[in-house]
Amino acid sequence: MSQELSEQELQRRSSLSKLRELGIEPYPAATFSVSHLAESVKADYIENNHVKMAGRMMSQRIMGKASFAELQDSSGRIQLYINRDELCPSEDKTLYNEVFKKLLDLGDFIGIEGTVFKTQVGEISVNVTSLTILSKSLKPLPLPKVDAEGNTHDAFTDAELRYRQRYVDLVVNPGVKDTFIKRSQVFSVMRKAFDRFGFLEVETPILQPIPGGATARPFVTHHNALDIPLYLRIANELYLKRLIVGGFDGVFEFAKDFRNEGMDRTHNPEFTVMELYVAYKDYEWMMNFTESLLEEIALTVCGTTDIKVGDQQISLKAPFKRISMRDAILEHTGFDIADKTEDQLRDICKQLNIDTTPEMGSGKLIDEIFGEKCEPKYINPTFITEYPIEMSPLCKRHRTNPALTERFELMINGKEVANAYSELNDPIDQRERFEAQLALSERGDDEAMFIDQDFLRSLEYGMPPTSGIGIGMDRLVMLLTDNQSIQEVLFFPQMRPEKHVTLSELDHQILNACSDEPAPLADIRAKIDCSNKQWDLSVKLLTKNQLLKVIKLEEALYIKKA
RNA sequence: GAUUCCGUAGCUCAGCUGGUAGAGCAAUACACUUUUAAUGUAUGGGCCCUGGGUUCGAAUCCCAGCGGGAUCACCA
Repeated sequence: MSQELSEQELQRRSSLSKLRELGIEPYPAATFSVSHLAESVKADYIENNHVKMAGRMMSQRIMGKASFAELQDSSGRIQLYINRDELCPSEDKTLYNEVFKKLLDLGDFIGIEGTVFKTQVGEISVNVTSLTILSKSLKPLPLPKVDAEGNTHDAFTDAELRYRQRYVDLVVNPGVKDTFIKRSQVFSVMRKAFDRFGFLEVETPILQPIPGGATARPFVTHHNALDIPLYLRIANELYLKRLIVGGFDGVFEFAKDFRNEGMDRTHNPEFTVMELYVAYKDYEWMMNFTESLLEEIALTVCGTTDIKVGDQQISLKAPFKRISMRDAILEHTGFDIADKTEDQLRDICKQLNIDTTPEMGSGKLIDEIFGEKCEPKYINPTFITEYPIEMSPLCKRHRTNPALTERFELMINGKEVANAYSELNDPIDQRERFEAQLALSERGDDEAMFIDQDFLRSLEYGMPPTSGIGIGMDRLVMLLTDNQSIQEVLFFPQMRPEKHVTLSELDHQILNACSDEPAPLADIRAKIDCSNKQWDLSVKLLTKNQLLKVIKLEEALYIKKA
């Protein structure tokens, strides 16, 4: 595969071969032992300390016989001072004059050795006595510059390019790295917390014969050997509960789930959920557990429970507010949804200007009212409790009111961050709930649940009272890193594939040999040195992409540019 | 899926009611031994997203397509 190279890329390739001519390997194999990172050198300043560092050269200021450059490693940047006569004490000044000044480009990986000092302006720098090229960069990085007031110029901001080439984004935009470091910290705080409680981290199938545990459109694939359809999981809930049946007291999984639905600022086709199930607990316990967990996460990751999200100031200090769904709707709409029939609820929706469809059951209608009128209002963390039974098919009936369930969702910044139940462990009730879902789906609700017979069988053997929770990790990270878009917290968000025709060297040769006037195909073929197979492949590709046209005139074939 | 905005140099962007392409940074060359958005002088660099149309003439106007952003709908 070859493509047109820009002038800058050609120059870098020529520097590459000049380095080799000087006997310098631009991609050396040997270990380069690093003694210090940029941040640590700056944080613990020791005059004249000898250091060995490695990273990308991100800027270069050449001033004759001395120069400054910036080295960027995984921790940050540090300034290098390169003095010709200190780098090259002997008569041979090639390393400075040729290699450093001419053949090094911004973005190249270099290793240096030198001593730490402060410049006249007070910047901690390394006086370089030894310079090694570790890897040459052949494409120029987009290089933002920061001025004295801290304004960034020419920042690499194009969202498409940033997501498609995250590796460049990470090199060039320091905030991006921080987001992902925090993401990793969130996971690690949670793991440590669960570990303290003795919960077991488990893995359950991603390929499932029945996509259960949630309501969503799944991705389907096919298993050849078994000749059956398999679904990428939309949730792992039913498998984790089987493990509780099996006798584990606490199990959790950081799970990638997959849903074949729309993509936008808050939805990616694959996303990460942490699900936790704890035996002998109820949803009240889970609320207490959740608020202290979130508080701990905020303190560790952000250093405070007061976080800024967009224009909002949010406090993640426990305890969080708790309100039942009925009271929430009463508070924000004035309507009491208790003991209302489906028709009465439909009427309330009408009065509130909420669109409804005939397929919606009462659970869905209440969900609409809440989602429309209440959900966006809960900026500070709030547990919404006591969901109607119709919208919670896996959740235990409320201990005092059988029309409700022992469920809560945690709302932060007007969005759902967690969803938890006292899990339904009555196998007969569970079967009935699945059947009710089936009835809904026959009514036209295409996201009602499938019935997982094996899961029901497991419940029939007996599952202890259990509380479970699912936390949307991507959205949690969005909150904690103040990002508005899920794409900003995923290294490689889903994108439409890049579509481009890449022409090989041979394709170009053939294309160049042809003109706008039809020429005998055999003549062109004779000019090109390649196998018949290669020729055939190239010409097919070129005609398919409408770059060439093959014409049949009387018995002979002619070829021309399209 | 709907609406809307955007696509010009490696990057960030100008380019008016159509007249053959501009800046800053980056690059190249030269000068310069503590600079820091280093500086000074000079130079090179463009399928103006793709394909049609209107026109003597299109980066510019029209249509279609591709890619992306935002909003809405569905969903977490």
